[in-house]
Amino acid sequence: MEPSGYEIPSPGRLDATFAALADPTRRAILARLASGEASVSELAEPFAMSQPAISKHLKVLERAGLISRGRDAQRRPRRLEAAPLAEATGWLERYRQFWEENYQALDAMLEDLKAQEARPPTPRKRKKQP
Amino acid sequence: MEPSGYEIPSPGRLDATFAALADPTRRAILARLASGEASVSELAEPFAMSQPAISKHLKVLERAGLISRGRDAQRRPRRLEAAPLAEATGWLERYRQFWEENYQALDAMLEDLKAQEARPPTPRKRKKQP
DNA sequence: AGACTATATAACCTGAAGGCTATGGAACCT
DNA sequence: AGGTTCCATAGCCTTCAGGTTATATAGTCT
Repeated sequence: MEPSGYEIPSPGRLDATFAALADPTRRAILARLASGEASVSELAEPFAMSQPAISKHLKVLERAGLISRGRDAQRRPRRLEAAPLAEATGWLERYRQFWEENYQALDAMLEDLKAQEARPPTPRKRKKQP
Repeated sequence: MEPSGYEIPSPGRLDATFAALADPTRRAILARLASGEASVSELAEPFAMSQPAISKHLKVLERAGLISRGRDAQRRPRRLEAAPLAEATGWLERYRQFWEENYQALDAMLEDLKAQEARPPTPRKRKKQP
């Protein structure tokens, strides 16, 4: 069996995935790869950075499982492997409800504000919990 | 206006967010905070780590905008601020198509993730003795 | 005032991240 | 064979991340 690329998610892989995504160069590389395979030099071209630096970034992405290496003559084209992105998304999904609630709360707050603009001001007091 | 700590999303904030999420201790802290406010000592309790280490982690999370600090007597309870998580999710959304086509195993994967991240992280590497 | 609790800060250490230059090695083209 | 292109690796340097212990600060309770 070939690189269908599925690996059992380990806690360490989430670490590696998020760490890989923490660098803007690497995120840009992934964005580029989202529109298709690309060779190392193609990937390096947009950046004001040496080729070995790009190779290092690619190694980070590869060790996180986010990309894989093909071969085409001297080229070693990289391809996007999205499984770790799925895991990261999965982790974040647990919070989606949370911030969606928050935005609902924000909406409600704005509603209240709007409503109160038309009304006599209510003096506020900050209170403590018993 | 001071509350809610909302900041305009900048590229640098994505850096900070993903970097913050790259540490299992910090992810566990966020998971804990998802079920409500908690004091520093409460947050520190599950980990085999000194209190200052936790404070450092909290500072990282705070600078990424992922948590905010309240006050209750001597306590400085932390609260989850999910806006950066929304931004991170937003970034990842662009890749959803890449993995959604492929897998029905996704559900199982997410199940596993949920189970694994529910526990406190495995203790960090202990290299050498002084 | 003085003790106790909760958290923050300082100083330090180790290792790794991310950049560089220089070099190596494979595959292609005359 | 010899030159060229594409990429990887090695060695070096500097900065930062994540931990430690020790100490400082702030609020609470006698």
